[in-house]
Formats: sequence, structure tokens, C-alpha cells
Amino acid sequence: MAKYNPVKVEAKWREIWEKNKTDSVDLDKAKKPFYNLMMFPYPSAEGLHVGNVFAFVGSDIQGRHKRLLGYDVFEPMGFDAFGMHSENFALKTGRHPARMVPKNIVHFREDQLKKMGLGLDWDHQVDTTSSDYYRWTQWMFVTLYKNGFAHKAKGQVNWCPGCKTVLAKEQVIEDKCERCSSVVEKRDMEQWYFKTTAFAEELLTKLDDLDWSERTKLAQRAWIGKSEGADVVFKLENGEEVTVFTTRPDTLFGATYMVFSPEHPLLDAITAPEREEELGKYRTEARAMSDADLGNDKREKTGVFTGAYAINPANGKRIPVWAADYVLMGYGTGAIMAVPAHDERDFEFAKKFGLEIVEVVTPPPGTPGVGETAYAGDGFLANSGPFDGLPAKTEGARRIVETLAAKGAAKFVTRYRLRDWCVSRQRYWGPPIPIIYCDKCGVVPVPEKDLPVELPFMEDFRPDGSGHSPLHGNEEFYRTTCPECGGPAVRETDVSDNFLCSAWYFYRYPSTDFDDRPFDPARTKKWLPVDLYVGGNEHAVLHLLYSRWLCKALHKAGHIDFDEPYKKFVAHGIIVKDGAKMSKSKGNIINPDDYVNEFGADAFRVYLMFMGAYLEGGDFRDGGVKAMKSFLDRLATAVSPGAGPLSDEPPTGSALLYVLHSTIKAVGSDIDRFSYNTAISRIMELVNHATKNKIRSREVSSVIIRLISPFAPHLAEELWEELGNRESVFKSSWPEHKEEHLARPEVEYVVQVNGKLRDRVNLAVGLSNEEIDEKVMNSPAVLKWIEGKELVKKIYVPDKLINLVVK
RNA sequence: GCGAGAGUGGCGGAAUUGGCAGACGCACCGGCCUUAGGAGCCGGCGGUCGAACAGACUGUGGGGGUUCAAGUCCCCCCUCUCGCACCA
Repeated sequence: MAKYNPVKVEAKWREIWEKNKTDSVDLDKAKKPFYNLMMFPYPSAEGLHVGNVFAFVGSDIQGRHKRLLGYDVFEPMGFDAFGMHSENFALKTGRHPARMVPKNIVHFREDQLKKMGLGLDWDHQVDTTSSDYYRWTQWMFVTLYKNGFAHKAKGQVNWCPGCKTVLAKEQVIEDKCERCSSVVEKRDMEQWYFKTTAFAEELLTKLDDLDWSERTKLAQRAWIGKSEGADVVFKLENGEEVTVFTTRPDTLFGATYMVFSPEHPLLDAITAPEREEELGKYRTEARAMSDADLGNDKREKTGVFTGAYAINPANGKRIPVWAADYVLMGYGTGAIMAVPAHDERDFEFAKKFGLEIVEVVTPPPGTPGVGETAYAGDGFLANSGPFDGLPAKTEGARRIVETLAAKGAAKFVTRYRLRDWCVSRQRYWGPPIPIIYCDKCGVVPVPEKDLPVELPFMEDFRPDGSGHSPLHGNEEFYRTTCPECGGPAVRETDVSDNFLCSAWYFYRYPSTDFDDRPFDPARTKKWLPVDLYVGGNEHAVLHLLYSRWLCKALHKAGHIDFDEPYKKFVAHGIIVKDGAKMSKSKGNIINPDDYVNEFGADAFRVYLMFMGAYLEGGDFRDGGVKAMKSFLDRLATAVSPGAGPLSDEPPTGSALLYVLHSTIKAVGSDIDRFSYNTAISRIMELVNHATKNKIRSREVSSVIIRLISPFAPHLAEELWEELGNRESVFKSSWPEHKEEHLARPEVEYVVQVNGKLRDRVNLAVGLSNEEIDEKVMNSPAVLKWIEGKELVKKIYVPDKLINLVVK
């Protein structure tokens, strides 16, 4: 077999694998379970994106490698088909998601995924829109509710006018809807929340022990946003009290004014009558502004004096209270003590409005004075009464807080930026929130026996922007009876965020054959937590954070005995096309089908993995897939008995054995560290070596086939069969390298003079310095550079290099 | 602004601990084979000087430093990508 026809060969193996269930695993009998998870896609009408293929292939290589290493690999796939992506597309094209999604799923699975050579176990797929699945999504909701992790609350929410629903904070990117890019508005609404903040500290500290991509952990840490400081109570002159949060309680004596967020509820009560008009205007303007505008720290500070005064609890001074939009309602208490001498924002504000600036931390000599800028560093306290001279951030902060704490006016606190997860969506295409409202019994979760709460088919599913889901207008759905008292009741009509569906799907895969429980305890014990999860880092603070949180909640509720869902998470890179991001408008979208049909899935897979570092991403160039097809042809020619007889004698010759065994070793470790591009290049070198030296050996062929098999499974299988094997190559074993062949009798020494390469000499390994000298010092190429010069020093790097330093 | 990562031939990219820069591939050039080639095989390929597959110099964003030796370590600067961003 020289040139092979990928279309025929791949179809043949697809059929055999499916028939023999090569990629299925016996979930109960498996001895060395390895749960290899990839992020299930949403089955869009556009079809599988090349980014999906890149992610899946990179994950599949791990799965196949592990299989060859003797693990029982479980590699399932499913469809994340609920949610606004599907629904928005349906709205745009005038098709109903309930009709469109099943077709998309079939297309994804039969025409695309199955042609990619992924070793997927299709006996355990999930579809989040099927009631067998979302029944348990609803069970999750009820379970969370019963354990105090779900509650309904009124508050400010992010409203997307495009999608006509509220969004979670995580789904607002730079002030825009993650799905439709509309600018998000603030609204006050009553919504369902999951208590993500309950595990803020655990979500943060547990990151330290996780074997995850560092950048993913970094993103989660930043999002959780822990900050330690103190709450301090300020009394207002009208008798009201207001608490502020500060990370710098040591600077309390320097607090010369207070600032309230324009949205602060206490403003109405404290504003002096003569200031009301101006303040009202300011608050209206601020309300109209988007979060992005408010969050822009380059914008000039604005603010209005309220006419009210507060008392600084540290020194009893009377300080003015201002309202300014640089204080955000969404963080801390919505009010701050302003210390212009030691905070840049306060400094800028104080300068603009002529407010007092008092330095209470002495900067080290040479630091610009307080007149010019704020000093945020550490130092010793000054102008701070009894605390003068104390080291500010440590002893000073402690003593000041303790002193005030005695009067109940301060305490150390830790705050997080993380907010509770807003999960209600005023949309149609999602799992209905399983809650019933009864006048007599109040909020009643739907009992487990009544699940699922089926999503009724509605021809018109358009969101109307009323603040209710379209389900609200469906009387048959909306009106129900109370499961507790049997009286008339109404259903919650919002559906839950699609991210709830995806927060738990990996518990379901091993248990899809149970219809009376979301996940079977024994199966779960055997297979979870997930051994390896490969996916995009864009989900760092969405899916990955939500699913970690849900895991902790389920753990706390006693449903599972672990509290982290993924042992290892690897964030793959992003593919660009010719150096630019792919986008529909640029017309540079890669359609995987085109390449698979022309060059085969194997060539496409190998190219995707070869074009760049998997963890960094890569630059897709059109010619690449073809080049990989010809590499696979060359490989086939080199190893196939069809292209010329193979010798049954074991390979000999130290050069060949060295190349063979060092390649085995390198490819294995490259796969382990996701360095697929170098792994492939090592296989290329081995193939080149075999071709060039006309090596035709059964054993060499067997090694090469197994090394390439995780990358090009169909071709490997075909060649493996040609070699006379009856069982799948994936039932064989990963080749083992022998250290003895890596030891070379002779190595090439680099001879440097003053660090410059001047000669190369082949020498036996393990020579003494004297023996090296003998061989090296008389070489004409070296003599030329050292003759007549004083030899100052000789540096020996064993079996590698000698550097002669001359003057 | 803060945090992280990156900057290497015409191009994609290698270089795990400081030790031969440019592996592997694309493109290109030369040769062989061919009725033909968007096929295959052999060879070349950072730059400058040079007749040269002789040799030398130079070269990993820019500048400085440490070292026998720097793409790799340290300091300053520039550019790009990503994350967070008036978070008190």
C-alpha cells in the first residue's frame, strides 16, 4: 500500500469499529478506568466548527494513547442543545428549535463527529434537550433548592435587550451579551439565584491543588476576587449609620470625606433639601450609563455633594458625604471612606473638588509627596493619634480595627467579587425551573416523582421582553395544582440557564442506562471525578467555575463523595486562519468537511495537531492538510508490506536502534505533555530515516504504526491489518523503548574556542578530560585558533562539549 | 492601570536543566523520472562577504548586564495577544 484512498479506508474502519464496538468500554468490569472528557458541543445548524475538531482530536489522542497503555478509557460525547445559541439561531431562520435541534444532532453525530476518527463510546451519549436528561437537570435544581443553595431574590440584574432575558454576570463580556453582543442594561427584577458565593473561599483555595492549566486557575482566581480588609461603621449626622469596606483600615485617620454610589438607597434619606435637585439629576445620568462607562477608570471623576456630613469614627472629625459614580453599588457596601492621600481615585476626586488631603502614612524618602500623587504603599503611621509610628499595613491596621471593634464600629472581613449565579432566563428553549407557587404553601419545589416538568411545544416561542418567559402565556402550562395541598397554583415560567445543563453532564454519561437516578452511586464511584478534561479556556469562569461549584454543592448535600469534578484540566489553544481570527464576516471560516472529504480525517487530524503547539493554538494554512496526506502516504510506503517485502529479522545496527527507541521515548513523553507537533515531527524523522536507509522491517513497521495510531487511527488500523494482525491496533500496546539502545558508544563533541564553534569531533562516551584533550587539542581546526595564545581555562561538558578559553 | 503569555528565516513553528539556533513541515531553487503533473525520488535553502558543498563575520523585537557559554538568567524599553478592570 503506497498511496491509500482515505475515503475508502476510513469508511471501512468506521464500519468495523462500530460493528465491533471497539471504542466502547464495559463500565462495570473495567479494571483501569480512565475518564477522558471533552467539552460537548452545541449542535449548531452551521455544523461542527474546526475549533471543536481541534479540541476533540487533541483530547482523543490522549484517550487513544491511554488505551494503548492499557487503560479502560471511557470517552463519551453528547450535545449541549438547550440555550440561547440554538434558540437565537432558530429565531433568525424562522425554524423551531424542537424541530431543528434533532436534525442538527443527527448531522453532527452521523456526518461529522463519526467521520473524525474519534474513539467515542456512542452507547452513552447525552442530549440536554431530551426529557430523560433535563428531568435530572431539574432534579439538580430541586436538590440545590432543598439544600439552601437556590433562592429567589430581587435585585439589580443584567438584562439583554437583544435576547430579552436576564444574564449571569459571567455572561456579560465588556458590558455586552456573550451571545448576541447587545449592550446589557441594568434592571431591578426578582430572579432565581444559585449561591455560588457560599463556596467562594473553597473555590479559591482548592485551585492550588488542582492539576489544571495555570491560565485557567488564574482566570478563576481573578474572578473570585478575594480581598481582605475591614468593615467600618460611620455615623451620619442625621443618626443613620453606614458601613464601608476598606482594604486599608490603617489609613482611617486620613479619611476626609465619604462617597456613596449614586444608586445607594440611603441617599434619599440623607440628602439636604437644597441639594436634592442637583443630586437627582446626577443620579439619573448615572443610571443611564452602562457598566462599561462606569467602569472606565480613565473617565474624569464626577460627583455631587449631598449636603450631609458623617463622623470619622477614628478621630471624630466631621467629614462631607458625596455621591459619585466612581463608587459602584455592586461591590462592597456601595459606600466608601475616601482617603485621598493614599488612594489614587480618591486623590483625583479630592483634587478636582478641593477636598482635604491628610497624609497618614509616611512614604519612604524619595517618594513623590502627597501634593502630587497618592501614596498607596506601606510605611509608618502619622497624624493618627495614638497609632503614630506603627507600621501601617500590619500592626497599624490591626490596632486601629481592634480599638474600633471594642466599640462595635469595625471588624476584619473578607470580601469576594464573585456574585451569586443568576439562573433564571425569560426564554423558551431551556429546562423549565421546577418550582410551583401556591398561595397557601408558598414556594414548592416539584416533587421528584413529578419530574420532568416537560417543556410544552409552543409554535410561537419568541421572547417578548415582558420580563416573563413565553411559557408565561401558556395557560395550560402555567396553571397547575399545588403538590402539597392540591389547591390551585402556578408554575415558575422561567427556564434555567443553559449552563446548569452543562454543569453536570459528565455525571450522566456513565449512568445513561439508569432511568431512575441522575447518576448511579457505584458507577460514579468508579469513574468520577473525571481523569482528564480538555477544552477551551473561554469557559474558565463560566462552565468550569459553575461545574466546580455544583460539585461542591452536591458534595455538601451528600450526593457524591468528592468535591472537585475534574482532576486534570488542560486548556487548548485557539486556531487562527492565516494569522487572523476566523469570522463569518471575513469569510475565512474553515469547514472541516471539505478537508475530510478531500484528504481524509487522518490527514486533517494530523495537520491540526502539527500546525502549532496544542496548548498555544496554531495558524491554519490551506496547503497543510495536503502536505500531511503526502506524509501519511510516505509513512504507508515505508511500513507497508504491500509496498515491498518486510524482513522478519529484528532490526539491528546501533544507529537504527537509537533512532527507533529515542523516537518511542520522545513521542510518548510529547503526547503526555500535549506537544503533538513535536511528536509528529519525531515520527516524520523516523519515517525519513527508514525511507532513506531503505529499512524494511516488520518490527520497525509495527512501532511506527502504533506511534502514529493516536493521530491517524484509520490509517494505522489499515496498516496494522496489512501487517497480519487480526485485532484492532488499539487493542495492542504502546511500544516500549529500551534504555540500552539510547546509550550510544560514540558521540559528537562540539569544540568551542572562546564560546565559538570551531570543530566537531566524534569521541567515545565517558572519556576523561585528559583523553578528550588528546583528541581535541591537536586538531588543525582547533590549533588554528589557539596557537600562540595563552590557554586560560578549559570547560568540559561530559559527552557534549568542550570550550577552550584563550587570551 | 493590574495580571499572564508571546515576539526566532519568505511562512507555520522546534530548541524539557544556560551548552551546536532554525528540528519537522510549507514555500522556493536545482536535478532525476515522466506524454503530462497540483504525483514521486535526490539535493539545496537565515543574512553578509566570497568562484567556492573553502572559510570568515553576523544573527532569536530594541538597549544594557551576568557567564567560559544566553533564544533561555537579570535590569530597562518597544510591540502584540489574552484575562481582569474606578473592586475601595
